Amino acid sequence: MKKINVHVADDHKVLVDGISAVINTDSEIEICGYSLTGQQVIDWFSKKRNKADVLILDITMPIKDGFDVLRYFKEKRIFQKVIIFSSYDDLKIVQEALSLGCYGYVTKKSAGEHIIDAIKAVAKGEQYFSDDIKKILLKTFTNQVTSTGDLPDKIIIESLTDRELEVLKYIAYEMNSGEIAEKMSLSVSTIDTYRKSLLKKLNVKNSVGIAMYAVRNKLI
Amino acid sequence: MKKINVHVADDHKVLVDGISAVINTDSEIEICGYSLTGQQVIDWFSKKRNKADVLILDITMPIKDGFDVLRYFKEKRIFQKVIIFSSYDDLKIVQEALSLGCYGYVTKKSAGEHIIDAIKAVAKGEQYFSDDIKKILLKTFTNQVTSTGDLPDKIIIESLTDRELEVLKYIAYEMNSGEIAEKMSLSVSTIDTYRKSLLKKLNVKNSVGIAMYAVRNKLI
DNA sequence: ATTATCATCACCATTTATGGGGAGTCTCCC
DNA sequence: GGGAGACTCCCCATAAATGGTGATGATAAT
Repeated sequence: MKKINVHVADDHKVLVDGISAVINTDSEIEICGYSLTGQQVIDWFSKKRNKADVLILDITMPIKDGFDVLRYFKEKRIFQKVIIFSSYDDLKIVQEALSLGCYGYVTKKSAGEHIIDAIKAVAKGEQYFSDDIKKILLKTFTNQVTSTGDLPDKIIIESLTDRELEVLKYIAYEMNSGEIAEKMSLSVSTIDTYRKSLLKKLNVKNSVGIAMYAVRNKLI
Repeated sequence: MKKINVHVADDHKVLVDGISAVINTDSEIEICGYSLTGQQVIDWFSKKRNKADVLILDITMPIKDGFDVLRYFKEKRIFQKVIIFSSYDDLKIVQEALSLGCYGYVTKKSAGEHIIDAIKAVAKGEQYFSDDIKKILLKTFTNQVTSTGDLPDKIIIESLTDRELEVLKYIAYEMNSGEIAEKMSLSVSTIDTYRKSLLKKLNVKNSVGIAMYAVRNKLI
């Protein structure tokens, strides 16, 4: 079976060595490189022949930090599997890392034994979080998910009429005025009137703005 | 202090009575009505003078179920705070309820004592889930959030060039070709070329489609 | 009864977007 | 040294969206 290739990035060489040692105890995984700065990670991965199944990434590093690296992957559309290995267990940090597309998040304090599990899980395309991070995530979930927007938006949405809502939905479905008119059995003029009304009420610049408003406020 | 008004909807009258009894033991909460079918709930809330801070809603009910009721609120853009009170602890059910905008989810088996807490939390605009639901949600979270799309899309995204990616982003920011051209120091013609290319590659019909693609695939 | 809002449609002018070409430079790879 | 792609720009024509103004009937609220 092909081994899982892992690249380790941490500004403390001792830590890199430590992780490498732990990883090498497992026959299914092998180290294929390491970096001490974010810049080194980016340089390494920018070379076509350099590939790793999983990247263990510290956040705090000199010359480009872990976030910079994640942003680099996102911009270059490299779907690199990354496990953040950090001391931070702050919600904002975790959320930022998640939104930047990391696959796993393991805190240094709760690590050690779990890093192998994390690598194997992430290599399979699953996600992995250490227990303390799980706790934090659940909290986030409980307090935020499906929170239906804030006051200002709520007021705006309530000011939308049924027809406007309908048109908004169809706009977000990529339909043009003609198609919407047919769908709703109305004249194109009428649809255009609703378009204008939506642009005004939602304070956006064009149809894209209407559609984006719809997704942001879960109106579709 | 104003009391929290609660409407209870469950097809088993005994259960309605039971919940009412429990609720009435708390001086901050009072029952303002009940329903035995989903249709009754919709009828009740469609009358302008009928209002409740919190709706306790069963899923299984004759003549329109709990989901129908949630869909009704969503369509009518009524931001009703709803606590689902159900026997189901199935992930799909919970997700569906959440996506339909419920604020809390309490299973019947783990309920009783917690329903008061749930009502108070939800009344404040917070979310509330019973412990068993929390467990299920965390599982979901761990396995699904930030899953970076599926294969087909991944291939398409990788086929996008850097410039196309940039233009896509600006389109999603509601900018028109002229603005994008200025921003990128290019001619409008060039931006239009990228627009056409994006429409083709993403197989969408217009700019709205491009923007929606961007959000769906977390490219912005 | 009067006001207000919604729903519906129209005409106008202008700006943007879309669809189809073509075409030059550049770099990277075989 | 040829080819593929990326990046850049242009022309043309048509379709679509935006902005402004106005108008009618219906319904709901005060």
